[in-house]
Amino acid sequence: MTKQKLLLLDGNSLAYRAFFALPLLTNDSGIHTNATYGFTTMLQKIIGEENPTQMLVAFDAGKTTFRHESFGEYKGGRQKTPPELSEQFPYIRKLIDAYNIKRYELEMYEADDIIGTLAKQAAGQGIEVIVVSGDKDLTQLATEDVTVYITRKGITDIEKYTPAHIQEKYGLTPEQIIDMKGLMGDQSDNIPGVPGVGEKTAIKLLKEHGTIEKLYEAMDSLKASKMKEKLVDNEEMAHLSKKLATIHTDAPLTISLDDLAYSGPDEESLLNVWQELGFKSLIEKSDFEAVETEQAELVFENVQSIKADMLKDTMAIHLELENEHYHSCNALGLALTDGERTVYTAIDNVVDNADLKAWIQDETKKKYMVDSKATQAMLHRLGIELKGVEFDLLLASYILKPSISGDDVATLAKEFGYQDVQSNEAIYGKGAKWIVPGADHVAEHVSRKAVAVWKLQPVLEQTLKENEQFELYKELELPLAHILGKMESEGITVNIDTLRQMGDELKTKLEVMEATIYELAGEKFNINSPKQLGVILFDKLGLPVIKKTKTGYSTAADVLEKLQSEHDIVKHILEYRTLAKLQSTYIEGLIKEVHKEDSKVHTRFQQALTSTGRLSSTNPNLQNIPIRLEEGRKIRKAFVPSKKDWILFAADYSQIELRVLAHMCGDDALVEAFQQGMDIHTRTAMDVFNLENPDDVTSLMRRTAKAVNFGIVYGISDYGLSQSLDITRKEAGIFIENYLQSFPGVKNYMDTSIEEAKKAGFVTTILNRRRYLPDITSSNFNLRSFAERTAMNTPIQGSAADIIKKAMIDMDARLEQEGLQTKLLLQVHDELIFEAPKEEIEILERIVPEVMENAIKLSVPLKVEFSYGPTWYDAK
DNA sequence: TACGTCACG
DNA sequence: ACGTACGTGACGTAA
Repeated sequence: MTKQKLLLLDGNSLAYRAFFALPLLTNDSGIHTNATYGFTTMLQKIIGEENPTQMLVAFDAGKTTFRHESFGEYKGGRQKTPPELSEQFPYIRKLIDAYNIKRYELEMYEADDIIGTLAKQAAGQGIEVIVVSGDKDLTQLATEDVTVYITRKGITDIEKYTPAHIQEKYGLTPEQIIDMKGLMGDQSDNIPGVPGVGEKTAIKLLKEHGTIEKLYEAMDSLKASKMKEKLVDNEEMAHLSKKLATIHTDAPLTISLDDLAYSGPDEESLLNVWQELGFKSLIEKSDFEAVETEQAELVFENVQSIKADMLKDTMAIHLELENEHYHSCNALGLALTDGERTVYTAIDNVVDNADLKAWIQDETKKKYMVDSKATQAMLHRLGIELKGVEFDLLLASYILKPSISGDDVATLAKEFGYQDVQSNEAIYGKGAKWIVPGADHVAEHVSRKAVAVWKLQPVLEQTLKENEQFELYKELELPLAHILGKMESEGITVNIDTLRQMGDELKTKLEVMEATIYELAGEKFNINSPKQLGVILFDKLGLPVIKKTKTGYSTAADVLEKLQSEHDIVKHILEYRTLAKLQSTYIEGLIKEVHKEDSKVHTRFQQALTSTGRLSSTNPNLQNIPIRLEEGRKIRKAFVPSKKDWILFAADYSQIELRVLAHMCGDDALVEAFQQGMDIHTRTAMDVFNLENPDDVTSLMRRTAKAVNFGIVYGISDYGLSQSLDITRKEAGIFIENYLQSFPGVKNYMDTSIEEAKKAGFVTTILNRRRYLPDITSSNFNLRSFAERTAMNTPIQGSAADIIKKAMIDMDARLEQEGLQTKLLLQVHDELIFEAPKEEIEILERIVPEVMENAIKLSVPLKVEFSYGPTWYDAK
């Protein structure tokens, strides 16, 4: 067996050292990271160099120690720990835990004593000991078996104190370090020592007499001097100081050396903490990803053909795709498992296998899988209609842990404690290096995924039931996945010619505007570069700087709007920006997404992404097609029905979020306003401006009230409202105060939401969707405030999302039940877009509002408005 | 790949 | 005093 080596770290001292050695770094979420970063680099270095078999980080516990009993002023007059450092300690503990290093603190004792005690114990057993600290006091522990590392200047630069080194440096033994400190004192610990005795004098005295005790024994023989006087006068202090400086090597520890075994970090957790802290360089440098984790052996068969006898009533199935673009990419293969037998077959053996196809299409054959929507869409392209989805790991994970990012089976599985599946990146590589490995590797990888799904199904369903979220998962998200899959596969037709024509017109306009802008600027530059634009506007033309970004001048629209009167160029730039956006994103970008075969775009609705429960839409994003400005709105003319004599039919909830708020907070005035069908912004204006008559509400008042209502939904702050209305913070504050006084139920809701989040750690929506808010108790103002606003907003936005999802399921059933040809194509958060034959308009006008308004019963009515026309533009 | 910007609800 | 509205995705630039 190799020799054991124990590393003992002084947590507090090293954290302080790191904090003061590095500039005050901040990560994206506003947490300071200089101490955590320094601590980490120090750990990385020392572990790498020393390769310890045992490790421990000791911390000081509490404020008082046994040392205070003998000397009340011990460590008195010390500056309070800076809050920028205090906030980093929880993360340092997290880091240590992720490294799988034992940490320890003991009531009444300091880290020094813990280290001293363990060092002595270990040395007694012949273990090599290394002590690491930023505090030179620890050098007293040095022996032949114990080396003390003290950080110098930075945190990774280290001075190694052996007895020989101490002899060389001071001419003293390690034990004499205590005497030295007894004589000279220690300012940082408020140990007095003997006044007037510094390092030099102390060393001289000790070289002569050995110890403080012997020094005083010999005092009579010393010739009279100022020094002697001081020594005599302060004899008691000298002895006390020595006592205080002595590290105890017999602290009553509740741990033993056996508890300190170190065998390397938990790479997953460590990466997570690094991610959280934003240590990108460390993540990149780490070779964790490449480390082949030991995985249990898997028995599977790579078969030419999946035979009928392999197809059971309930199985996990995994269809492996090349990438996430399942409307256009290839499938690689398919694995099935029933927990006993696992089979894989390449994709070429799937399509023509009638038994397999029938089994997939058989609703009574229950399938467990991950991402049923992607699977359904890909199989649909292969001419197979997936039925009987019983479990979807992606959706179950999303309900249980909405914060998990990514849809890799390995990531999901690990979150729930299952390790025996590799990440896609490990198998295929990523980016330009992506490559399909040999068939056997793919077969095993895909088989492992199927097995992972099989194993995780009972675990996740059980947890969902315990959380009372099973219904949300099984009755809402799972059936919704099927509907979204159909919507995506159906796609929406885009008239490319319309887009091209608009693009041509835009191109001409943009060229003219470009020329005008260059002229006004007096030179050519890249208008699309905020950096170059900033130079022109603020340096060359000398416009006043209203706002800055972290990289330079802000040239955002709200800033430019305020500068319009300063220079003609500004309005041209604003106009240019608007058109350039249309051109690049909505003309060129959209054209790229149109499928040649059917002239349609097939977006992907991300169903397991947002933290509120909303959907998102990608490739292309059809949830942000312009509407507010007429120029942009025209883009919608390119979205048309897929058949002649069909129309697009759009239905949207009116004020759904405020209605949800009214329902949840039960505020009498708000509920009444909706029950009476009042214009809610006008009603709000009456309350905020203390008016009796709706006719007294001016359009400015209504606009203001509308902004206040938005603010309420977002988790109000006076600053936010002042920005959106361009008024002072104080004025905004008065509006908010008036509002909350008029609607006390809302105020109560806001307070209760935050309280609940603090108590339970999460907030919930109407259908029991959760959002966890760990930052709600953070000592960091920014993080905490953000969590508080989220606590107010998420139940509102999330419940609205629940409602429309339920409406989609009901609507799908109703269309089926009525035997209609109408198809649901898009969802845009509070609206549904259908395409329908003209003959069905009349019935849609009746059933769409009915179904949507009754999706979930609230204490206030839901209101749906609709319209239709030959293009999306006309459905207004 | 990060940032600023801007489109939507 | 702190620095912000909530939730998204796509683009071009610049590193």
